Amino acid sequence: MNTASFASKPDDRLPRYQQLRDDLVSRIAAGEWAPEKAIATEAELGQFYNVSTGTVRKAIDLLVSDGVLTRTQGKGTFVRRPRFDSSLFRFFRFVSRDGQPVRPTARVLKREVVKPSEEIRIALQMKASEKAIHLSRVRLIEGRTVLSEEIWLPRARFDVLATLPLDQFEDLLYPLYERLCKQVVASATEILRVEQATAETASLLGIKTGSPVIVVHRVASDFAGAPFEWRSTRGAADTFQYQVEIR
Amino acid sequence: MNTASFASKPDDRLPRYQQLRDDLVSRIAAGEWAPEKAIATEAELGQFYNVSTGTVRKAIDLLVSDGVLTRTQGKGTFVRRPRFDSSLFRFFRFVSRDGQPVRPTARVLKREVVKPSEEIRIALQMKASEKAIHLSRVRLIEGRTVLSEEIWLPRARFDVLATLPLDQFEDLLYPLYERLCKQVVASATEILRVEQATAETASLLGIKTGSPVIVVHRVASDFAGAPFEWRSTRGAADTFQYQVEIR
DNA sequence: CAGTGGTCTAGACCACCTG
DNA sequence: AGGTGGTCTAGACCACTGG
Repeated sequence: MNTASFASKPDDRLPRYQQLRDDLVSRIAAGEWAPEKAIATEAELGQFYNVSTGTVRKAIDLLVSDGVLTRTQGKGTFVRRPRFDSSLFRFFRFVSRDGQPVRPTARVLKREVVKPSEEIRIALQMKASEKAIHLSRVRLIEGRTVLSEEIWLPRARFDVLATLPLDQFEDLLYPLYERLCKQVVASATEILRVEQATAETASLLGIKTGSPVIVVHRVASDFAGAPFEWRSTRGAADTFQYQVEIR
Repeated sequence: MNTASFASKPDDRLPRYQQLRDDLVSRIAAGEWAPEKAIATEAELGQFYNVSTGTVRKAIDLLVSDGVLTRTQGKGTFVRRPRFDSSLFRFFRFVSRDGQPVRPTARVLKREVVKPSEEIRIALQMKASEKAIHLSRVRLIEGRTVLSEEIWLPRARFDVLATLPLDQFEDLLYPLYERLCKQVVASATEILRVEQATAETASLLGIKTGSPVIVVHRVASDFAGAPFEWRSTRGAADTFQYQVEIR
């Protein structure tokens, strides 16, 4: 394989399809192919890297199973944009009065630019001096608050959001991040825990103090694996359900 | 591909590697290769089914990613036995007084042979007349009850357990199922919810009535996908944590 | 050493999509 | 019709395991 084709020198001890996979990831992270755009065809990649199409397919297979790419027969191979809209439905089941699933609307209650706690600073790999944007918002269904969210963003990447009028924040933040700040969420890690509602959370969510609350901590990262959003979401435990398959 | 090689007639509209995959699953389900025993080599399978080794590899790839098989270079391809021992650690973090992770011991409190509820009967695909074995047991760490479990088994498959002395039940039931009843767990589905402790659960777990409790409902199935164990596990929510990666 | 799975090639033909 | 990914072949050689 022609080493000169690679963005950075690959580790020759790895199989070619792994080296190829890594190079494709770095090209995607560099923005060479935008989300939902087709990447080079398998034949082109095989020629470019001087490997057979079978090897190209194996590299792409890995990225498809990682959720980075999707293939469509006859059309091409595409950079996948994760569908985080529905990510809450992974944990919470929200239905309107008539039983239809609904996506909650959002309202930002507070925004401040402050030094983050040490926990959040480390999770976001921020320098000690760097400030963060802190958003507090609620999510509502038919006027009723169902979720309470705390969001932390490194100021350096999200400067625009430090001054954006609060009423211009949308229900979904990730499209906003992409449009205004050129930040695309590629993956996330979530941790679930159960708490008993504090007086403050209870009054926000309209539940009794001490009743169970699900807390989802999420760290979202870009295609290069660098974390850039820290978020905690709290909701009443009775709207919660999660399903896992084990093998 | 030689159709006569197949246990049941495969669907010719499917790719060969899919047909092959399905036939391997049915041979595993039929017990042709025991758990932790090597299956036929790739070359043998290619000859037997009259396909190339690349196609055999693709079929095996699918089963490996399904968790049914594992491959070891130089040794062979093996039927995988899921490690359910640690399945509780997926949700609950148990540590002993000195901070080491521990596996709780178990004690069966009650056993009865009764007609199951409609919910459980349907989940286990049992006939209306069939009876079930119901076990109530607790799991303990250093003498303290940390989990409370209700287990339902179809009597037909688990007759031996209807009369086994209660003190001969072991901490882990799945090895017992396999040894005494020839039932091997191949996969399971688990659903998590949060409840507030009833007085009974609270006294079992040594927590306050109304404090949050995690409930894990599990349906375990054999290699053929037939469910044969229904189980619910309750534990205090403060021992709970779960982590997910999203892409 | 022989036997296993792991990597890789250089094609072929098929199924699907778009213009 | 031309281009894409999907399936499949019939090998080759390598890396690892065990006797």
